Amino acid sequence: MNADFSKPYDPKATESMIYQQWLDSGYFNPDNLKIKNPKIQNYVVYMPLPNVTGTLHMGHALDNTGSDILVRYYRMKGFRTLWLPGTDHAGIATQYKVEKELRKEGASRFELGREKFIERVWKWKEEYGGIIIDQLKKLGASADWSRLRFTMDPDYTKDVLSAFVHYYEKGLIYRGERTVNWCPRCGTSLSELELEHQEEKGSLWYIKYPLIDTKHEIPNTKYIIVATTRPETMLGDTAVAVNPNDKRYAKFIGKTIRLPLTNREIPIVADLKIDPGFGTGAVKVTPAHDILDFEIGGRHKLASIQVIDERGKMNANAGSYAGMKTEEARKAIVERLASEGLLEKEESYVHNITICYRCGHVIEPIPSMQWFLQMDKLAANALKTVQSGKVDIQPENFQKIYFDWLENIRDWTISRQLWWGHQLPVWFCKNQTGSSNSQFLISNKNLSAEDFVVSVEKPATCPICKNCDMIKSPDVLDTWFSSALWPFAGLSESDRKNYYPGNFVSNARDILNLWDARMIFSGLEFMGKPPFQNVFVHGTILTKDGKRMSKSLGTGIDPLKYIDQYGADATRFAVIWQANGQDIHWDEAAVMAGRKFCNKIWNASRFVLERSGNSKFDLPLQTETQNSLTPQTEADKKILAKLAEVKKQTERYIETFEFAKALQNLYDFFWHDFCDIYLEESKGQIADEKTGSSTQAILRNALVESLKMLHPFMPFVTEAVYQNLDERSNQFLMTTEW
RNA sequence: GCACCCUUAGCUUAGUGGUAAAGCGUUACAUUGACAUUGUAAAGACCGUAGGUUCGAUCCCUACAGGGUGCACCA
Repeated sequence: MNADFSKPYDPKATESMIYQQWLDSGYFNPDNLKIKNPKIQNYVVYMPLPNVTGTLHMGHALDNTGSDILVRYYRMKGFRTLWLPGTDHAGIATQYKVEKELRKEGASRFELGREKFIERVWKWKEEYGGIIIDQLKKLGASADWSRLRFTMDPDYTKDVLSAFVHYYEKGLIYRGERTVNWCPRCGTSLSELELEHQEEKGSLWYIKYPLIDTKHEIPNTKYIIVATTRPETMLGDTAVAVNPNDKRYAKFIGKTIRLPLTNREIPIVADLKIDPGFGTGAVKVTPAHDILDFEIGGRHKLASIQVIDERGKMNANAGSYAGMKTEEARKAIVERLASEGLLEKEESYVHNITICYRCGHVIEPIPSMQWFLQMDKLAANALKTVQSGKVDIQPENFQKIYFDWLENIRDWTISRQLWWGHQLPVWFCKNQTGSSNSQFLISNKNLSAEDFVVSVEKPATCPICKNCDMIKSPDVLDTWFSSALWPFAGLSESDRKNYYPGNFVSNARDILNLWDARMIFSGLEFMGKPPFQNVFVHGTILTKDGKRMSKSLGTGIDPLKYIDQYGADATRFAVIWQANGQDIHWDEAAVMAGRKFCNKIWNASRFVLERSGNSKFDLPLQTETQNSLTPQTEADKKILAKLAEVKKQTERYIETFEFAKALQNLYDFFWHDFCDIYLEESKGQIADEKTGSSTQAILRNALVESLKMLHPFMPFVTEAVYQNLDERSNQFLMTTEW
């Protein structure tokens, strides 16, 4: 491109043109890099998969600028550098989005039916799923788009299903009925990492549970009082539990209670999980509607009575309350208890309610047939890999969060009752099960492994009855099950040989366990090696006053606004300038500083070009030329020494992911040491015959070296300048040797 | 509740066992300069509060307060 240096730097006119040149060059693809060193080393970065529903936000800008800095640096260093991009089908998020669209049209997915609905989601994906990729390109991301993958591409899907089969055949996947976290709005189970908590003012009701004491062993006690925030679930109570060490209740253990409203008789059991200090120290146990209670129920062989259905309404077991919403039932039950004199008191109480991370609806634990991945062994491997340092998580304090999760891991609920996603490779026999209704099949507790087969492809003939048309499980896999496979499922067979394992992944802390941990154990399980050496957890970008950026709250800031207005380089500058490891209180002033810096680079380059008599650059600068630079003056010596020092510092900072420090250091050097001091000094030196030509050489050298070092951070302006330094050159700064 | 992190100039943040830097903002002066986005200089911080360790602490320790995050959820 031909630049007009007489005007200020104009990112708008420059960026799209430069980006197109990069794309045309093919150098984002490492297979096209001219690699001289026979002992080539890889540098592979995995892009945190953006959801197809997503549009670029500040978090992406931070992730991807950091990754791009590394990728551009290592590419210039001569590594075979691959940045692997992809998009995630994001099961629940995408389904929710399309459902919302349908609701606006007055329709629902149930009216459409599964097949039509999925078609609709694909259409939606084709239309909007590429938006975020285009936005990443605007940011300057030098990912290898020729390798772009979607988690529901045919090949990827095959790997996902094969992984399921692998785990199943290894005995790590099992089907069972458990009380799981259930979102009544989305109509699906969720894993514990997909939950959020919200503080809510509620009540704690103290309810009298009448004691059955026919033998009159415990005089003066007619009731045990339990405290609960959810009286409506008492209809499903199957025990009252106390702590075995709680002296107040020792004599009650093993006795029986008559459950109010139902007159069902339930036992009093002892369990160490009960906190004697909370409420009255006696707890109602509802295995069907509380996960902890489900575990207590398991230990004491208690029945599980479901009283709330998957839509969050009271079911037939709730007797006269059947059909009511839980809140209605709660109110009615409290009134009834009060009228019967069984309500001891009501206290106001602030507690946390659990909500769905996608739609925000209150989570209802309910018993349900699900598929689980046994986690203990997988978690132990993932733990060991980080403990032994094979994978390094930075900043270090996040290792603790990683360890905590893996050390206290529960089995992973991997099935979801959604329509958008990878359907489980599980095939039910119609004849054996006696049904062709798939909904019936998933909820049927009586099915055993005799009733289905697990296989990637549909068996041509049913291996169970030999003549039925098998039914595929309607469940889909947790989105994170497929994204966990990204470091290898994102690569073709041959790429796996060349590019696995990779090196680096960078993301926000909220997906450390959701994604990073799962990539680590998946990589170990399927490839025998961890997928990368470095996990870098960057800070979260908050508003200036420290609030979470959120679209729904209207507190989000769109990085594209900055890219359009001030350019991608200024935006990247601002993001990295502020990214020191802590959370960032976003200050727009940094974007202005970035824009000014672009212009400074632009103008300093113009100066050097003009004072060098234009087109005197012989790019790329030869090493011999650089070595023969002979300082004549104190200023010469100083700038050359400083340049060498800054280069070393920059390398160190980039290699340790201290991008903010690297950038600030470079900024300081370029603006102050180079422009304010040396450039001013050079004016006199050039005029002097004795120092003229050496000064010009030093200017050229310092400029080119600066452009190289700045390129990973601000790729557009540096590339634009570089290409204008030598008219004869068709070199890319992007692939110039560091 | 447990654990971890943060609290430094008007704002956003660096940083160090020997009283502190940057960007933006403010003030003065200079400059048509490679720079409509410049330079030089100045003002501006008893480095959250209270103790302790130390010859000496903003930096280490303890407690507290405020903000945040992770985990557990207590029913």
